[in-house]
Amino acid sequence: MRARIEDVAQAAGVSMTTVSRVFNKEPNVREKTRLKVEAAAQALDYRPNPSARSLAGNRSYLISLVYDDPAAASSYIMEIIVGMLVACERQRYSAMLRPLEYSNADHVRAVEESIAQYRPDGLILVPPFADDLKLLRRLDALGVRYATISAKAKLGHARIGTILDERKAAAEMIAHAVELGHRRIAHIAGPPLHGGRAWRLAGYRDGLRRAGIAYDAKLVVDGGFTFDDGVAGTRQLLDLKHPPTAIFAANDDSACGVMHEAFERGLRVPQDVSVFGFDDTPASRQIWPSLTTVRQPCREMGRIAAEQLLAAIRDPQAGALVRVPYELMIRQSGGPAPAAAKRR
Amino acid sequence: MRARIEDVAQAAGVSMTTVSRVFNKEPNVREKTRLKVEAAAQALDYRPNPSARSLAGNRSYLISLVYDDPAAASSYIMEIIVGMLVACERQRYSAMLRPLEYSNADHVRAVEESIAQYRPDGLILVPPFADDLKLLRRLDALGVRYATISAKAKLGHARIGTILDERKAAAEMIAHAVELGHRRIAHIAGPPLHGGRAWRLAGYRDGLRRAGIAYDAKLVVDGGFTFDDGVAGTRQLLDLKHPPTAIFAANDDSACGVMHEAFERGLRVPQDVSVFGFDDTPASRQIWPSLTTVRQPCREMGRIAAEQLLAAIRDPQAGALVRVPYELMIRQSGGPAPAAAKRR
DNA sequence: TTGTACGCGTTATCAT
DNA sequence: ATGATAACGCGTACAA
Repeated sequence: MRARIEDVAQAAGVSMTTVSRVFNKEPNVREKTRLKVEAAAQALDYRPNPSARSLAGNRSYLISLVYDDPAAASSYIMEIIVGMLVACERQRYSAMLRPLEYSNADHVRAVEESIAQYRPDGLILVPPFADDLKLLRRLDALGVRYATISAKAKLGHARIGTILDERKAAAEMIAHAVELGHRRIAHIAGPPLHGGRAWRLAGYRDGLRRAGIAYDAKLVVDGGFTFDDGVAGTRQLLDLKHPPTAIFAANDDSACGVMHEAFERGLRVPQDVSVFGFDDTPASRQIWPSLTTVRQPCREMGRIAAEQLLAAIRDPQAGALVRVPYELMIRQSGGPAPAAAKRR
Repeated sequence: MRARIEDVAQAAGVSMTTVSRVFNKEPNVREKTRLKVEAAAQALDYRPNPSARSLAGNRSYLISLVYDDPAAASSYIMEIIVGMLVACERQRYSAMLRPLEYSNADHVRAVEESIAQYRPDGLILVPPFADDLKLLRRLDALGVRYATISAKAKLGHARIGTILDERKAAAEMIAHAVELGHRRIAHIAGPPLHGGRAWRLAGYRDGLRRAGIAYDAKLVVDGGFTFDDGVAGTRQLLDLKHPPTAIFAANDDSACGVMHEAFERGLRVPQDVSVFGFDDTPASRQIWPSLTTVRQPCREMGRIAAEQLLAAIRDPQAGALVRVPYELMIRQSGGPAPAAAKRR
């Protein structure tokens, strides 16, 4: 049978309480005592029993990642998970995944249900959950701690998590397109409920304004974050009387759709039309031509969000909203604007 | 405070034991009693405390997915996770993720460490872990239950999990290429340790044999499952005096690399060279031209592996190795062999 | 700084 | 078919 705390206490010649103190890094333990305990624990290969710990401590030592199910297989989520796992491991926490269907009307109940069953000590929310005021308010009311990733909502006593200046990133992307000589730059916007939509759209407009290019509503189409949204948006845009020479998609999946539709029409990228994305998914490096896009440090975002959440769990005063850096990844899908278009 | 089993017992006018029996679907409970208990539980919104359950039951109600970290963001793993979660939820189990670096010499210890810490009731292993005899033997010795996905190894008292006839699938892919008129068909093989490498390579040879095409060692290059492996392999193949007219990559990531390198050289796909993959990742639909490949039902595989594992946990006699179907996804990356090549 | 003793909520054992 | 009670292994008041 496995060593218990009692065995360690006996071997070290101290009480169970002292062993507990050592393992939980509590103060008021003499260095010498601690070393004794650690040696005994090592010798017995002792590991605290997580269930017993939870039961006695009235905590689950568990945090839960809530994300939208259709996006369940996106590399965005996967990277966040990996980062989250890193943070959890370091602090003897576990991570749990809750892919829920956001489109279900009762997704708030689904989250509550999940909390009731598994009793996580905290939640990490990504969009669109991170932007759902009804959900956030409910969590606040329930006293459930949470961290958000890329949330537009400004709710909660202590708003914690990570954020990235998507607006500035988008503006920079447009500046890059302008530098390449583009004037007719279109945007396929993200889904209505994501903060990302508003930020990237605002950044797009910022970029145009700074370049002295008038905003043309015809060049902005509603879209989403999927490949098909990119295809549909591109159809609209390329059917225009004066089609754009560059298309900035709301994210990489959508940008792949843009390229797909462009190719379907026999256009070349970037010679005939330049394409820009957002996210830097693995696919953005693998497609041809490789996609110029904005990198979000998803793994770091997951790790940081978890760290801030765990800090807040330990101490309600702790935890912050951490801004993480983006990076423009200049690849091959963006090229000089076609001469013909320039002359128009 | 939350309702405990005692509260439910009192409300229903029965003992705690009976409530426990009802919740665990044990026999020897009168229908009438069960209904009483269920009504009381419903009224009190009672949820069993997982920690208490684990502690008293000496089980963690937790299964762990072990996979290679570099592949952490692959859609293959993501889909498996989703399937696994579905199975767990249905049986009141939790799922935990263990991305470990297989290339680390002590990955067996890393697995043991993870088991010691979190005490999962079972493991799900994917390649290359599923093929690691040393690991499997160690787990057998420790009495740890596990299910494998796509393992070539035939170990364990009760070998359980899922398997797919990759060899037959690969042969079918080659048959498809032959139908398109290809005779010089190359293969970029998978990484040495994966069962997938051997199966897909064997299927490739089967396919050639059936078409009466002599095996040419020059047309088979060592590779791996990454984009870069595809690029490197394609360089070798296209530098050949008699380059192939079709390239069958070990998987989709690698196939993307093949296409990338072909485009770099100014070749057209599929007019100049046809490309075939394996896995049906999301990217295979998004790239241009879309990739002809073999679909593996990863989500189902994850679900089934978890189900078999849970069955085996409950009853050591239970659990089986379930064969799942593949599907040829004919898309645009495969086309008729170039006339010039045919004449050679 | 260290130790004693109780309680966390459930399952398992053994009666009845 | 149902119930009483002792574990399960740890955290935490409280005492020393």
